[in-house]
Amino acid sequence: MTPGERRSLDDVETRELRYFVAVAEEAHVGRAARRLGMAQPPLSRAIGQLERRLGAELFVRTPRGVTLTSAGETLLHEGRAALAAVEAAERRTRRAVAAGGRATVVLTAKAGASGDLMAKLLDVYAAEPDAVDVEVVLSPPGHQAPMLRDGRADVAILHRPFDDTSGFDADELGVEDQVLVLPSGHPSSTRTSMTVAEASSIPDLPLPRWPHLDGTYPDGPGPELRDLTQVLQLVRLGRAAILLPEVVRADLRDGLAVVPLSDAPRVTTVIAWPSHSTSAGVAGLVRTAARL
Amino acid sequence: MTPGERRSLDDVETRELRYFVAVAEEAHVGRAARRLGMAQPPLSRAIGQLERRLGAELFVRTPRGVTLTSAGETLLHEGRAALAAVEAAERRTRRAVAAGGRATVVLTAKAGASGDLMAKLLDVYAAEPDAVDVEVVLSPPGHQAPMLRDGRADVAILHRPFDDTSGFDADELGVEDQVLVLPSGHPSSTRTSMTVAEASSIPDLPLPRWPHLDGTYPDGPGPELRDLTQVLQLVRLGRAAILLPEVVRADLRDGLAVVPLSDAPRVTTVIAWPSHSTSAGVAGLVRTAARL
DNA sequence: CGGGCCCGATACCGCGGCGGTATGACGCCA
DNA sequence: TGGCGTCATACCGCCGCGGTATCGGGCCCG
Repeated sequence: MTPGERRSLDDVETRELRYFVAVAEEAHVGRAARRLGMAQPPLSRAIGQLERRLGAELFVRTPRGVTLTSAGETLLHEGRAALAAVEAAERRTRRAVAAGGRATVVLTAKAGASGDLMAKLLDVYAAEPDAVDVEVVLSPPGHQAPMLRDGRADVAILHRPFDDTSGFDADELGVEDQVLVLPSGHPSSTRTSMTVAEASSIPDLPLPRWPHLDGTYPDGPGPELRDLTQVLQLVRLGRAAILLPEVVRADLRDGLAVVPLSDAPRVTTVIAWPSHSTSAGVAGLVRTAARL
Repeated sequence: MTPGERRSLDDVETRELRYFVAVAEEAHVGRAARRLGMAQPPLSRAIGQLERRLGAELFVRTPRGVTLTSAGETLLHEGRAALAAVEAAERRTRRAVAAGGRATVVLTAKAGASGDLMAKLLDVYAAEPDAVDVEVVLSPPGHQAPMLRDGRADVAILHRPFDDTSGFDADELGVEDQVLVLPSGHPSSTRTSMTVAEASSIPDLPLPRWPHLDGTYPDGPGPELRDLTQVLQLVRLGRAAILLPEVVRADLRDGLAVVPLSDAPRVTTVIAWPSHSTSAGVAGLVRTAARL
């Protein structure tokens, strides 16, 4: 092969995918370029090359920016998954060496949830003969699945139906009903049962809003909150009510009452891991969890 | 940003992953370089750069070639998955445009299996009001899951426990027992039941060997075969016996007999798709399949 | 209806990194 | 100890990336 000769050009590089995703998300080449820390023309050119290489129009150019074609929608969806997989490879390799040859596993869970379960799991697992180090990462609701996908974590405690476990293997750890938590003095607090519709429409007790994955909040009444302790404090102050799995009963202090809900979906706690995982640590944790 | 300034260097490019995987698979830099169609030194350098970037020793250099470290094992595993995801993005985008904006879906199944089921599925689905074009790709046993992973197919008919469905979403389509197919004149052909152990040890009727995914054959007695018709012909000739799901009864012609097996694992036919799929065609096919 | 504005696309340039060849360092074996 | 086979290093040439300057073309507004 002479120096001038190059490889066949139809393999997509991750750089190109990152550029494409940025442009797709911004719907604007200039803004995407700023976000990427580069000038606009090379980005335009890179997108053009990608389009020629794939033989696809990915964007329609409009006077206000760009919008995705249907092929572009496909590439955005698949490309994000591919980038997450590349990042996962990178991160898990870095972690493998950081552990200095000794195996390690990163477990992630919703902050403030399943506390007892986690404590017990970690205790029992640590007593196993072949246990490896477990790093626990607590993060906001909904962040566990992405972390599993991009390699920041190896195994997660998730809660169906709130978390999406598709694409992972998962074992069920338990199922529980949800209850409404409200201030103990409130007139509704003496009821023995309630529907979700009723719970949502208690006039002076709005259900708080939780942030979406991107950090924005859904529209509607009720306070905006990020944290379980915050919520419970607000409930105690008589400013809100909230639906929670019934384990919280154990953590409740004075000033809070609980009403069972007749029609709320049951919550399943699961332990989930990437289905291609080969980590002995993950396998051990899962085995331990199944015995709890 | 001045011209000389470059992006942060810690994102791994797919080219580097391909190089790494080639070296890991060959366990030899020179051979890998030949396979990649390039010279050995730049490949050595690329691997060195990747190692420095990840802060990991990926290979130990030996006088006979290279072998993977444990960090290298991790990267090989994760990197293959990442490369498959990138290829999937590329292929599905190309297919999206090849269809000229009209949606299409690629269905793959084992050649020669589930014929009736597939025919019925395609017929019923084609009658749906919002049906899209379905391209059927028949391929050797075990190739369906990789095709789903790297984007050559969008949905597959698989058979548990033979196929690994982990990482996919799947709906069960049916469960059936396995039977032993043997020449009709054979002494054992009059038995009403048999165990797998008995079936494997009929002296003059060895069970044929099927190729592994890489095309090699397991060790042992019995003929090497790739194709169901081949097998059945061989059975009819009195040279082999074979375990098959009992639907094959329908396809059997003269000269073949069937004995139920008491302890063979039941075979579950499933329809499977990548869990992040958003294709309307896949959804429609799955919905149709569930109603069969 | 023409001028300014805001898009993305094109033209052109400089340099860094990739891939090339030649050669070195080093363990193994005869 | 010389030869072989391995990977690493040294050095070079060119392509492609990213840079700046500019163009083409809708859109809005006076």
